Amino acid sequence: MARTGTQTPSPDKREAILQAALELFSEYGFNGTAMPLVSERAAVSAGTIYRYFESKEALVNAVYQKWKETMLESILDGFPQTAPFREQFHVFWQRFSRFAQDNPMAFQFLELHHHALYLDQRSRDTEQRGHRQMLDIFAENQRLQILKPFDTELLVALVWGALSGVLKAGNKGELNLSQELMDQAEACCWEAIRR
Amino acid sequence: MARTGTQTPSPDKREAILQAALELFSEYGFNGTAMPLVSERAAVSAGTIYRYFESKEALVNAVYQKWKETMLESILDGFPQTAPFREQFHVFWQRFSRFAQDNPMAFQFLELHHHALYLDQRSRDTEQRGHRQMLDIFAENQRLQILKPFDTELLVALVWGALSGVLKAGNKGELNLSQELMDQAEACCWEAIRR
Amino acid sequence: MARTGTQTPSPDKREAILQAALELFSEYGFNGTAMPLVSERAAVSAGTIYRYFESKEALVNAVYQKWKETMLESILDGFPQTAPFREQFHVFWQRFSRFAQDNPMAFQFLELHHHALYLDQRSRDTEQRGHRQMLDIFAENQRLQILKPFDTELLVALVWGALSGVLKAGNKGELNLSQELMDQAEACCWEAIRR
Amino acid sequence: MARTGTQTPSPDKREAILQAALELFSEYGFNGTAMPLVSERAAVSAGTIYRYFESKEALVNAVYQKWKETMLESILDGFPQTAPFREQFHVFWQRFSRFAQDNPMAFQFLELHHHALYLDQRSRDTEQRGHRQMLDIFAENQRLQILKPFDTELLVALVWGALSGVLKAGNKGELNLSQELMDQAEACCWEAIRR
DNA sequence: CATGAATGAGTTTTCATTCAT
DNA sequence: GATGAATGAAAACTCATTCAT
Repeated sequence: MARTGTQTPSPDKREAILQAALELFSEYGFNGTAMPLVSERAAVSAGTIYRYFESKEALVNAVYQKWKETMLESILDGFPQTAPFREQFHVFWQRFSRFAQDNPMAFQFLELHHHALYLDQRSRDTEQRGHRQMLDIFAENQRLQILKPFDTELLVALVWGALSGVLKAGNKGELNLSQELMDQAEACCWEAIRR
Repeated sequence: MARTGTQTPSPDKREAILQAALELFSEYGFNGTAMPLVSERAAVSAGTIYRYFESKEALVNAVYQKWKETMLESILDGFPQTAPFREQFHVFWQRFSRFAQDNPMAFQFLELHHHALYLDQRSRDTEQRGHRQMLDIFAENQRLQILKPFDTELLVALVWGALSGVLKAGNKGELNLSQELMDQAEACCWEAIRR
Repeated sequence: MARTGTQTPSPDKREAILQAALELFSEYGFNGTAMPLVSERAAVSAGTIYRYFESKEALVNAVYQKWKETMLESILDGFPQTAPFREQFHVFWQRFSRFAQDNPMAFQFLELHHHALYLDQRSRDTEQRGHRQMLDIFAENQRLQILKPFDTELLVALVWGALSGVLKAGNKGELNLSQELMDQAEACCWEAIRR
Repeated sequence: MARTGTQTPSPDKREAILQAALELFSEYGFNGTAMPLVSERAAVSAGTIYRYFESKEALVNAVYQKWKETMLESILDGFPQTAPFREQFHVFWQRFSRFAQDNPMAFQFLELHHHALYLDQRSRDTEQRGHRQMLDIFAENQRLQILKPFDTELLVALVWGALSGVLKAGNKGELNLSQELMDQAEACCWEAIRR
């Protein structure tokens, strides 16, 4: 029987704090968000946050790592490693889009904090890991003469930037991110990088 | 009689403040930058800032408008309105790249503050104006069947996102933004949108 | 049936708390010691302390009274009431020294908290009682023309101060409190007060 | 013309803060004193203290150094270096007593914070310097066979302890520190250490 | 006009104490 | 009785802004 309000540190409370922090940091930024606001939104007292996170910095890093890892997993879990690249590209595009649409605040939070000075080594490593995954796949398919023979970093930057741009436009309401539109966007991007 | 340091506000001081603010806001963000730091970097007293700008918000908006307008001008001044779109695209790509490379802090500042809550109506309008310019040109060339017949906003978002992505990667040092590389990037993006 | 950990408050726990409090208060002072630290050091929960002591103040007073009384007892129990004063002085000196060396933390705690504002009436009374004992013996021996005919409080203050000074220097490591050295110190002090 | 309320950091304000801190720290201790209390007593705002002192620790160290140095000076300035030791001892005793009676709060503050964990190296050095001065003079006069041939630290500890004890008793009101009484105390202490 | 010391409300963080389990 | 998570008032400290000089 699941129990609530027990004596052990409650995962629920930890989650509530992470969720409140995500919402506020993604909207107002790290320095623009006061801790009492976080505690109020999480429906806990100010002091309680510090039972779960050592400091405000520790909190923002926990949020970052949680969502960066969730994003990576939701893209990479069961990724068709051996499929033709065009199909891999489609899967990547679809999953990334889905993640950003299912978790618009997490997507905005990650975009906003990508290279913030208060991210710790672990957060930076998580970020690096995802980046490297993309680089490796792209490089392999350049060797196979499927992708243009330019600097791999360039192709990744183009795709990541284009996709982010589309998703941000969607979040802002400038664009209706229908399946059809995302398919069109994918087609455009594919043209950009394919040999 | 030449007059220096007289009763009237000095444009030099105003510029020094705007420059200091640009440097600090682009690195630490708006809420992460203390006003005394700005005044120190600008080599003026704390009080002096308030003779030129009503508040911290007014200052960040002044920085935003100054650089957004500078960017628009440096792209649009003498823009080849009647040239074929492929050439217009090339000019746009070149000028945008040049601006971002000549003013990396301004580019980073604009990216970081694009949709901040403390931007006022005037800042938003300036932002809108630039966006609309692009939309209009793209829409026109869709009619001419030169660009893909998708949502115009999509094409703009793709190009803007891709270009920003490449320039950010350059700023981060992941990419060496040589002329050759920027030409390759342009080629990729052209493929993405051309019919 | 042997009963451990039953319903009644455990003297062991009470002792553990008093000991932890002694250690921490003597090192960091009253206001410099957090209650959770005390509970951790005593290996009980934070709430448990409050079953044994009403408040932090009640705790520090309990520590004070316990050790002040222990000190008095260890000096006065079986004190040679009828012996010549020189011998009484020797016994006092020996026993005080022994107590301070056997219980360095208690000695430091008592010195540190002697006149703290948070000591209650009972603590002050205990303090007074010890002081009066010394005064009475000293006064009696002034009448007998064994001690100098100065203000009795002066003689007590001199001896108590000198002895404390020596013991503190020992605690700090500036002085090696050998039996020989303590004998020398005693000889000095005797010279100071004897007629 | 002496000017008040000028634009440069005011020595008056700095002094007011040091004085307020001295009063409160000597009565309630370091951890027992809240910064807003200090600012209120000094008649400045909470933030102003931090223009003059980096932190609460920096403040307590400034108070410590100021008064330790003042005490050393008031004892050592024009000290009769070449006079016979008995006279030197008299001068020391007189000046120390005078300092403690003229500055009872400073005396109590110094006694209370002698070996606090938050004292920095500079404070410890100042403390050491005074201690060493006494050791040197005492050692010299042991060589001259004027003082007892015991551990020099012992003699210093005895004298310092005895004198402190008397002065504390005076502060507490247990003893009326008349000139006559201080002379008697000095005579006692001299007996304690002279050969 | 320019200054920068001063302000005090607001920030992050701590901790004595409580109370549901 | 014992626990320790939770509380929230209060602590140390920061900073946008003002104003006497």
